[in-house]
Amino acid sequence: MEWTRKRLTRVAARPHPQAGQRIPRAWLARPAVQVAPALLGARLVRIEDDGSRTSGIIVETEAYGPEEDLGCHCRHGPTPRARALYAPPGRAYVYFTYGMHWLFNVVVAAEGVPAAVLVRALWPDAGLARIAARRGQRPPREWTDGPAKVCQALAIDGRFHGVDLCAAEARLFLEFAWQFPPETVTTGPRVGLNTVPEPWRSIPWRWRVVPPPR
DNA sequence: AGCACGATTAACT
DNA sequence: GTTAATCGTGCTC
Repeated sequence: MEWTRKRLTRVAARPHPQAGQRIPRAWLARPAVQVAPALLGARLVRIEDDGSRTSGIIVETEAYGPEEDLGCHCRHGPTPRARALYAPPGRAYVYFTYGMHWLFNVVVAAEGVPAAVLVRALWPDAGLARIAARRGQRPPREWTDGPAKVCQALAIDGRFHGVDLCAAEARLFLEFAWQFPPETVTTGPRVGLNTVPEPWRSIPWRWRVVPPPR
């Protein structure tokens, strides 16, 4: 996509040494605070029913977990919903919120350790006609600039909850693609944790790629 | 059984 | 800046 290509140039993104290779499970077997920033520049790929690809470059993430993180769904232990957070790394944690939106996470850290990375934004990469159709008549910059918008654009819903993103036959997976210079990555508090106690409400566990001012 | 609230978005004023 | 939409989740009674 032209818009994405320009943005990649503007932030001086460099091809990842393993660009095009699937992200292995072992790479995800680390704490969420390590995996979340490392996932910036990775490609999230959805294989459609007709075999075509819809994808985007991850440009915003948040870290959740482990147990002591009162901003994480694991705060009440392995409840029916949160049990997926305790799964082996590489599974999808997809949940429904506000009565209408799906949010997509990658389960990380060792099995039994509740942790995940929320994918909050992408730069559209492939399958643009499908993304445009799913996101309506909106400017491209608003296609995938929020966690529920990402799920709309790639048609990710509860059917993907718990699936193994590292399986060879996966219809949803991650691959290495780009690397962003550190000065283009900003951090800040996680979004939307309005009733979460400190320090969890303000801890800077959100990472975002921001083009420099001209 | 009832309740408060949510890792949000789009459409308002 | 404010607010409706809309229902699953987990807590309290």
